[in-house]
Amino acid sequence: MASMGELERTVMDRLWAAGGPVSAADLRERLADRGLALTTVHTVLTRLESKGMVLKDDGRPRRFRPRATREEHAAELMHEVLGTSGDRQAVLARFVGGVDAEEARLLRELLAGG
Amino acid sequence: MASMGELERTVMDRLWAAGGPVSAADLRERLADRGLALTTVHTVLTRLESKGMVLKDDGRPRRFRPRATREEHAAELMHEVLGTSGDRQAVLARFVGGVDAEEARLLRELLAGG
DNA sequence: AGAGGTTTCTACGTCTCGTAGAAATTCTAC
DNA sequence: GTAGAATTTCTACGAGACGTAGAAACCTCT
Repeated sequence: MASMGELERTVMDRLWAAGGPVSAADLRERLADRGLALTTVHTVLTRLESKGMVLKDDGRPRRFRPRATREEHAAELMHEVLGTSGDRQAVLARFVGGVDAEEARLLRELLAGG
Repeated sequence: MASMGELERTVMDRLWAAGGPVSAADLRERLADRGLALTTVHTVLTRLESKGMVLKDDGRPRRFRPRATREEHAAELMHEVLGTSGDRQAVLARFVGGVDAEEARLLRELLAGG
């Protein structure tokens, strides 16, 4: 289920915020507040890559980007969670019981065309 | 977000399967396949307790039970995930895009009375 | 009070993660 | 094409989580 550490999560955030492929050096600047060494950024990117969270191209310097958008990723995670519990329908029932009115309306719309 | 190790997850599974409060010794038997020491079971239960996953009563011997049902827990997790991503509506859209026809029908029903 | 079960305390090995130096590799500017 | 700069990979270490459990303290029942 590919969990992430705190820095890893931050890096994903910045990658998502970047809106396009970025080099390690580039990303390092987007994390300037943390004053990290470039190799640290590299290590984290490499780990995220082996977790399947980021992809890197083969240009030089390499450019990294998230495998999925932030929203895709969240939705995938939600499906994973849904899958871990035997009774999917019961989980769905609880889940929709917890969405607010606005979101319920949105969901109805999204489900209408089927 | 209270992540769990592999044994911790297994223990939660057995607690959920138990359908009621169980003592550590009792639980140990439900995990007989792993041949764990009683203290090990205790340690895990204590850790799960501090993560807020299980509750223990004050009888003697103590009886442990999950704080939430498996389904409640999964639904809560889904809400947490939903919350981690700025654009909740976008996540919901992706999410419902991934449910199968049967589940979509169920969701429509669940949302109908609103 | 003693025996036996229960609960807490302490600990250790392994793994992940934050962090980064050292080494190897690849450019770039002469 | 070679030296210096930038990039990438390799290696490592400390902290914390987790699996695991012995030792010690604590109840409880006879």
